[in-house]
Amino acid sequence: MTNNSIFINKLRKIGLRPTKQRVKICELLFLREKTFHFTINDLIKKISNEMKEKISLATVYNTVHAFKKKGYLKEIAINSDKTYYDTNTSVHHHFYDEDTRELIDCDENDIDSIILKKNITGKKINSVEVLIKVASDNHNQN
Amino acid sequence: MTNNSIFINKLRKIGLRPTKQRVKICELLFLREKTFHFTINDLIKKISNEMKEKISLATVYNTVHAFKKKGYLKEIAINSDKTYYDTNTSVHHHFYDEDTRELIDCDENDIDSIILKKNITGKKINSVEVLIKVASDNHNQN
DNA sequence: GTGTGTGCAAAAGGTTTGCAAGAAA
DNA sequence: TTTCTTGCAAACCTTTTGCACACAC
Repeated sequence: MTNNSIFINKLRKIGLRPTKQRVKICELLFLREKTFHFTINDLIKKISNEMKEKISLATVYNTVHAFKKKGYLKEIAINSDKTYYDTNTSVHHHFYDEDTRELIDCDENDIDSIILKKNITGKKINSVEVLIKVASDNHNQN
Repeated sequence: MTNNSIFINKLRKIGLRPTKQRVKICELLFLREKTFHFTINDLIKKISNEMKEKISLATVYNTVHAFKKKGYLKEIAINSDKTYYDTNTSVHHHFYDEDTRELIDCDENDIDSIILKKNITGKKINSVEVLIKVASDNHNQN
């Protein structure tokens, strides 16, 4: 069974038609050892550089939104001009390198689990995210 | 001593000319009991609704950036299309209500302090932020 | 007077949308 | 053939920028 057919089955199973574009994006995102952090722009560049393909902006946005909705991608909270996504959808935290604008996974052993003692009345907790912003020592942080 | 003259002195002290616009924005932001969370758009609306004034978009952005640079405002990391600011510049965390798109301060007793066991080599930690996303129980989270 | 700040409008950058053409079921 | 998806361009929204005029010192 090829990688493609695995993705084709998965897509069908979650109710998304396995189009050529979606399968390509799956290959790019999920055929990797390490967690992948990316912006839409990163993804478009990778599609053209690594796969020598061209998938339209609208389709890439559509696909990423669909994958996020289905729980295969996680959106990371950063106050950046761009939206960052993560292929690791488990509960985990991040370092954000302000010099390189890169996200780095925080190992679960690097940080104690967050214990909340109170919640907002009538609300359900959807996520708890920790973001540790770092920069080189000589970085002028404005 | 009026509130205005306090702000005028403060502004001068930190090296910002106390213009009419900056003093107005100070009144709006810092003459309040509670922490204030806002987007630029919120601020502009408040200026026109509560103060019956009009300060240009560019000036509001300039002022907010200047205050942030001087440490009087804090930028909050949320994956929203807008940037959120907080008049509470101390280390503290937030609930983000996905229904109302509002930020709520997390009391320091509501959450244990985060203990980091590891850092990225050669980098300095600039901030550690926790964001707890909440929504009403029947909210369809997409 | 000199340097800084303001305001307007234009530009920029990321994201969304409408719609016609194309592909999957 | 019906429904979903793609791709393009235009629209949208927030934020930034350039520049002339005004204000603070």
